[in-house]
Amino acid sequence: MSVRNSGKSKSDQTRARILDAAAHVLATRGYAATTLNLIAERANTKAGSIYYHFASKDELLLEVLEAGTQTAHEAVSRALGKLEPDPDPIGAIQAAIEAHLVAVLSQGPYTTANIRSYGQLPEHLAAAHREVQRNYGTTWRKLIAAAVDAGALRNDLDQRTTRLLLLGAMNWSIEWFDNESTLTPTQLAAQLCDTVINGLRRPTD
Amino acid sequence: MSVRNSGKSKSDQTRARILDAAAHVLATRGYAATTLNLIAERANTKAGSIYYHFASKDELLLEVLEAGTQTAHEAVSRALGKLEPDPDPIGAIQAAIEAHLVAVLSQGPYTTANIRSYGQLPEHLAAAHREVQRNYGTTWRKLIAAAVDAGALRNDLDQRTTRLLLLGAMNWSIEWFDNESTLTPTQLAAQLCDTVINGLRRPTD
DNA sequence: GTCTATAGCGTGATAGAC
DNA sequence: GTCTATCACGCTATAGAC
Repeated sequence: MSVRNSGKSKSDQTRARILDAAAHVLATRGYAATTLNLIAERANTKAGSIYYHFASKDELLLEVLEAGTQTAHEAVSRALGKLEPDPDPIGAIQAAIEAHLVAVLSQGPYTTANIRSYGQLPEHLAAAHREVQRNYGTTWRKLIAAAVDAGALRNDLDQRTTRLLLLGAMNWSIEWFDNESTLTPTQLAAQLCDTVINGLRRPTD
Repeated sequence: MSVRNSGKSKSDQTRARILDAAAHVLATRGYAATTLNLIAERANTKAGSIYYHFASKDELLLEVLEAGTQTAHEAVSRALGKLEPDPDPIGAIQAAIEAHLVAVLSQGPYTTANIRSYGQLPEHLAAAHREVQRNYGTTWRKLIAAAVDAGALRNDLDQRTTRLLLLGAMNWSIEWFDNESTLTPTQLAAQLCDTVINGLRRPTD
């Protein structure tokens, strides 16, 4: 292999195909019903061949889960990095919501696999995945705390509850959002921000 | 069996035990990994015996799913029925949110099975379950439309999106709500209502 | 009503051919 | 690198004893 080969050996390509296939099967069938035969069929290979690239089924699925969380985390970090220094804390939350929703709704099955199998992972896999998840959660924890501390958001509500309700509203969108429809992830983000920041109540005139 | 025996024959009791066990397994393992052996073990019977009470695995699981949706639907209808005639439309939404959250968080595994397997059902089961689900969705559609029409809620937001974001925030709570903690479902409902109606933004003084 | 036994097939993982 | 063959085991569903 030449030095400049964009790092895509034949092995790397097969590995990537197996990961993509595993993400799809995990998202549509759930952890316990994801089989190596189904993954292999989708990746155009055989179940036995997967063991050349991954030590076990769990190691393969853990890599899928980490990739899903990392995808969302990096998208949010990138969006926040593009803001001016010392940004408006509400604007930062809006940017994070849009980045998370775009990642979840249009970055393929990795994020869906994460969300759908969240509550169904066996303890050893959940434990292995927890650190990556907690890191991402901390990003949101800081965003909300910063906005409250700056006086932009109310300080009379439990911040953990706020964060988890917000993530719930976003994550559940994988179950109803239609990529073919006229509503884009960006528009959905705009309505969610508007709702959660300003509220649904009609202003008294 | 005497006429007055509270309708609980031995057969009915076994049937109920099997349904409870199936709801638990479906919630923790997902549709495709739910096996009759696991259900039978939990219900203190044998896999073969399940076929005396249910025609097939799918028929059993469909009954679990319908029961879950009906539980939430009836809880919300009951809560709305207790309100005065011609109720405040925002108060009606608050009552529905509390009833839905209490049902989802403390009525056992039936609602959890619904939420967790929502996106992983094979098409024939999803289709069979769709009418019950749509009926429940209509309850929420009407609640939101009534509040907008009465001028209590803003009319510049897409109502379908509002409804689905709200249901998402509620449904995802099964993944993080801790029944042992000091936060009760009622308190969670109060914060969700406050957030979604009034918004998180700090009022300008 | 509940059981056991059985049918045919699919499972994760490994060994070894090529 | 990828394949086929194989292991012991678990799956849904049915048949028939009790």
